[in-house]
Amino acid sequence: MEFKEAKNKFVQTWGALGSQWGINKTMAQIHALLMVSHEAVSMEDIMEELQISRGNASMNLRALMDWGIVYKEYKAGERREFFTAEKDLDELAVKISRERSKREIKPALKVLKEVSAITSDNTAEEKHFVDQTTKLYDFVLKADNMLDKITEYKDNWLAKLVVKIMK
Amino acid sequence: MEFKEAKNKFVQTWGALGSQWGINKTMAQIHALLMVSHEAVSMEDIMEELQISRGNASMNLRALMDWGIVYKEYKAGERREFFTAEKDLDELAVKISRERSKREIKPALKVLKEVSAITSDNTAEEKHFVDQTTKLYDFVLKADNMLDKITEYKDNWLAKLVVKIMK
DNA sequence: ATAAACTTTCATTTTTTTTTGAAAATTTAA
DNA sequence: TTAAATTTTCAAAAAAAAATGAAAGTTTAT
Repeated sequence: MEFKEAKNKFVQTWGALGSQWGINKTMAQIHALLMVSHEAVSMEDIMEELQISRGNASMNLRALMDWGIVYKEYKAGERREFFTAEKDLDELAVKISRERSKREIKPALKVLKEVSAITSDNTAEEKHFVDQTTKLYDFVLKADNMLDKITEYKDNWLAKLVVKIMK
Repeated sequence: MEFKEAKNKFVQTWGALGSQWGINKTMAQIHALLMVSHEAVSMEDIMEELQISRGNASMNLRALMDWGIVYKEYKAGERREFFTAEKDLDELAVKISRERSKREIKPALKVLKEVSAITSDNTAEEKHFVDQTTKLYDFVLKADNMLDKITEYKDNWLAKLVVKIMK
């Protein structure tokens, strides 16, 4: 396999993986492209490589920057903007975890807390509901706290965690 | 908040959370519904509660069973089938991890291995590509192995892990 | 200030995903 | 068997999500 083919395969695969995890395909593809680019890439070049429109590129770059995993870069004497991806994988994982926690898990926790707090009339049905949603709340809270902890480790948390887990 | 309202809110929220993680909304809703039901539910009742068609219910129940997190149940003297969800949350997490690993992570790993194995002509560009995809392969492999380990713990892995992490 | 270079926005179109529902298949009871 | 009850399948329709592209907005150089 030659370089161009490999690069393309990587970008396509990363895009598909993104879709399966609720991230829009183009967004994941742009991210993939930037991750394997040794230098910052212009919007024009992204459009060209991925065959997408200006609007699409602009919107998804914005989203990636909102996630904190893509940065704008200015080159001296160049008017247009260039983009780079966070290339440190620990840092990338930390940022993705933090965002997903903030955007998705925390709001879900809030709802779980609310619904598990109903004053049940003690029918078997209602008791089971309260019991199950309470357990779910505790579980998700623990998982989310774990993410927070991992986030604090920051450098090389994954390797450290693996060592711990493997004993 | 009363029971019916709480139940509905939970089902809607679980559905929305599913979508954000690449799981079809109805599938997540059916799962939510079964999780908080104290006894097995018929397809008819699922259709009724979620206001969905027979085909939709049938297909998503099948998908949930393929994931191994919903079971069919037969009641004596009853012709139709009833469904229950895996209610143990550790078991649920383990099954979801295993499936996502098998369906999504393992194939992605295979591609990462392939593309990182190109014989580079040692341009800076190609060197960076090989370097980055190799790092990504190692990272994803480690993360995936961690999931495997967690899976082995099976009972109460999350609590144990939290204890470890918190030191 | 003007205008060229470039980016963002958003109504419209396109694509993708999900849902429907009716026909086919299956299962069970008589 | 036959037929009633139930489930599955899948082509077509609907809904949701993503992409386009041109106009509006910004920025920078002169």
